[in-house]
Amino acid sequence: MTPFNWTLDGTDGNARAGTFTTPHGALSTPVFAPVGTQATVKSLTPAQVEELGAQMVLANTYHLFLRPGDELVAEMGGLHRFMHWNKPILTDSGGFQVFSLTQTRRIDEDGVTFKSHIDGSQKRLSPEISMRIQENLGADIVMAFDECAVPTDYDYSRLAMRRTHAWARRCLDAKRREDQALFGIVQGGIFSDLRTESAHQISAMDFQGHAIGGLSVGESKTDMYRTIAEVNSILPGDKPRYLMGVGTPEDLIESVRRGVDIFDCVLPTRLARHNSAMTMHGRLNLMNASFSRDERPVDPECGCYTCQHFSRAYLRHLVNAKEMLAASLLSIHNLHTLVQLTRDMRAAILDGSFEQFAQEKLAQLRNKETEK
RNA sequence: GGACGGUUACCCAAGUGGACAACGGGGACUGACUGUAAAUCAGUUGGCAGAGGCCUUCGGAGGUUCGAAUCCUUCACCGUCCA
Repeated sequence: MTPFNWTLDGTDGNARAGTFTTPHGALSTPVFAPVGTQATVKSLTPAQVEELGAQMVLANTYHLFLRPGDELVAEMGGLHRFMHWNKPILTDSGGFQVFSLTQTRRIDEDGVTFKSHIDGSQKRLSPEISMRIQENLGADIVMAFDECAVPTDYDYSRLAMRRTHAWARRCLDAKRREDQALFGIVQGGIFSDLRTESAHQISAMDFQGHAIGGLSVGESKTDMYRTIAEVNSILPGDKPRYLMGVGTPEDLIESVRRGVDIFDCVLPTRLARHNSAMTMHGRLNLMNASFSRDERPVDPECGCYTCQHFSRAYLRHLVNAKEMLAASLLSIHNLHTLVQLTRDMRAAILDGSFEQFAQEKLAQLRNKETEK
């Protein structure tokens, strides 16, 4: 019997609240998953990640394949044990690296050859290899190996999309472990006909969840939101929908509103390391001199550990002094902000007030200048 | 009292007649970041002027020169050495 089960707990418009069970526990959606590319959410201990409310973390096939190696992780008892995270883990397939490492990779119909950014050696990834690596890593949710491309070039988007479909079938064929859910990825850039074709193709295959890839990579918000809506109008409702690589509080709200259930993004942790705090009133750059003597917490309405105990003045000092605690405290805060937002959205969906909630929060985010 | 060496923008420090508002580093300030080659990257840092324009700078004063941070005189201060 499959350990994976998707149930809809409630809907409000297109917004959905659901539960997805995995061998390491259930996900209550909408859910935001922090990214821990190299089997660590940068600057945080798993205990901190858990305390801030994260239900799942992401790790990356490409990075762990290069170092320390998927077989080593398997030897060490798998990713959960290796990184001491006992809740669900999702591994990305390496597809995004096809997009981000343009200078150091070569694509062919069978797969992708990378030049390792660590030692320059040649590495190969294909649907079969990605699946094998992901099986060794042992995440609960594994992703099909796709080609994420620049979303505004029609001809190339079509090419990448068709390749993604072919690779999706091969991932399904190559998959062996029953305790891993495989999600297929819809591509097609910002083009309605391509996204429609892709959503139908991917839906027709036997995946346990569906992802929307190739967004938030440079296209306009209008195109992004429109694309999400188009794809979700085609994807079946009886499986979870994962929007890859998103993002900001606004994007989370706009996407849940259009039927997305799962998110991941490096933004909160990266911004934290780059001295920015995400709040429901906009971003704060803690490096700014204006916070030198600001006794308020980053966000007075936030319940995170950081906001409960530290002033903007202290964070500004840590940031200014380049102390690594700054990255940790801001990561806790930023992640908490998104996690809390997804919880609030879930509650709003369940009691039928989602649209009102969304309007209110979006207005608040737009008025960020008034309330910093 | 004498002999050398030094004095450059917030700090350190290059520059020794025109291409210098003055290299570089630090610091400070500002911005960017969306399935992490990102504890990264970019810009600003004499004043004014929202477009390449003007004004005031290189310890002080005076001088040489078409032209000086750069040469000369002198004063001040700092350092080392000799009395």
